[in-house]
Amino acid sequence: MAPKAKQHPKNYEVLAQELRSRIMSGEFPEGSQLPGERELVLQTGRSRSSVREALRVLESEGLLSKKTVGRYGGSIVQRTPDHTIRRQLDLFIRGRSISFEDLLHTRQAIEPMLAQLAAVNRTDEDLAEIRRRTIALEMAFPDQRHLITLLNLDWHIAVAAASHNELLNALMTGISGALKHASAIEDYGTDETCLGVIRAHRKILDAIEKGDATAARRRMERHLGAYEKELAEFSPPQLALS
Amino acid sequence: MAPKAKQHPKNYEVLAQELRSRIMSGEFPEGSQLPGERELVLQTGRSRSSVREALRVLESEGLLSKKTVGRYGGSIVQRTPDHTIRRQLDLFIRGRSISFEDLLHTRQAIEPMLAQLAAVNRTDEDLAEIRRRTIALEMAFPDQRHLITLLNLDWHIAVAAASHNELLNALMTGISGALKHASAIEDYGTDETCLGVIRAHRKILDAIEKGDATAARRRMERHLGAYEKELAEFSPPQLALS
DNA sequence: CTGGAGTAATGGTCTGACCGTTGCTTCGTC
DNA sequence: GACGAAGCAACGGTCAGACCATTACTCCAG
Repeated sequence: MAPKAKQHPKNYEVLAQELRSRIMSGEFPEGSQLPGERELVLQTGRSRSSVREALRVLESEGLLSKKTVGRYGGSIVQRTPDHTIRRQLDLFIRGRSISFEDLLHTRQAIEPMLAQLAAVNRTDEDLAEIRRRTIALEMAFPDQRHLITLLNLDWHIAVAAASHNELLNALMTGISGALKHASAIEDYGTDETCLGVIRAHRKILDAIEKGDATAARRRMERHLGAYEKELAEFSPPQLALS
Repeated sequence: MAPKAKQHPKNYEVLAQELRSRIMSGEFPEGSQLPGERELVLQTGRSRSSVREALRVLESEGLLSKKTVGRYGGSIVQRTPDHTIRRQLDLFIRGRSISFEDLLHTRQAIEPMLAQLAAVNRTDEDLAEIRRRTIALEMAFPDQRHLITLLNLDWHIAVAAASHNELLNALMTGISGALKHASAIEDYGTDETCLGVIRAHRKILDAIEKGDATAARRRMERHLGAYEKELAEFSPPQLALS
């Protein structure tokens, strides 16, 4: 006798996978509109609840967005937007209670590459943006210490954007949320620390401006290395991430 | 008069956010069980459809999994599992048609760090696993060329696991799916290329075994650099990702 | 030709029902 | 008292049908 391998595949999962395939296959290219929910009910023979739950899954995966309700509204196929991967990374980091050390190592892995790529791929607008962030941080220095953490992060995100590597950029912005939480704990060290950060940013900016990829990379490595050393001196190992 | 800022927040989104907060706040710790759907209906005043759609979103985000159906079944809070972030990354890479070059740069960013961490954090089991993968690749060499791409990737994934950095490891395994697709296109170069890969793997393994983080990192950098050079010589720039 | 009313189809929501599954409960038997 | 089998209640999954506000097209009056 068969071992009862029924395993009841759930309707909404089957539907979700089917729609995913149809989208990936190109049947519904980016920007096109999916059939309405009632139409999908007719096509698939499932109930509207199941169809809706399947669509909800695809929406939360970032493959779909819901257009305006009302006549001719519907589900639009889209490229996975940045904020989807960003939220997933945030949930992952917070849910798994990733240690600050692991987070820092991840930064040390990707940010030097981002700086290197930024030196090569940056546009003039990118450069102007990084310069704005650099100045904003410098202006905040002695008087608005509480802003420094955020402005610092903004600067790093601007560099990531200038790399024009969508994947690395998404990863960087993804972990920046967790970084923000984690950094909020420590108030930004001494004046010396701040000045060191400002000087490092200025030097990296110079390298990116000149298109010197090697220097940009090396200086970013050093910048993050210094940051790590600072932390090692001042803070105890355990840093809860909210 | 108010500018009609109605903006109809959707019920299931509100519910999803509410449940997300309650989970994150620790009201429902990992492994605990959420109230049943009918109970949530009573608590929130929304309909069961809305509750179910909210739960579906949270499930697709990896925060929940559905226990067995039947009495005392329900939604279990869990840590975001690896496969969730992996699928999101895969959707992102394929949906955005990330170029092979960008993918390679991402590898070059994170893999040297993975090797470095592996040299420090590896357990004996990790080392044994990497060694197994190394040998498997070497055995496949002249006769089973078609397997080499996959075995090669397995080796890299084993190194990532040995790093014991959950985040970087998840990112590596996440992009490995796309890497698999992309690598399937090119058949694995010449004998010379294969031998070069084998030699590089062996040397990185040695460094990890000895706990020499600097060497592991540098050799991984060189290994990937050589791979990039190979590609630049042989293949035209445009490499479609499925 | 233009503009405003009408209209039809959309996604969102709700209600109420039924199903198979599952694990506790209870009761009968030894 | 111990043990096993039948009963039962609650769960998630699914379905049908309804109503709503919203929306963009349609069409006719001016």
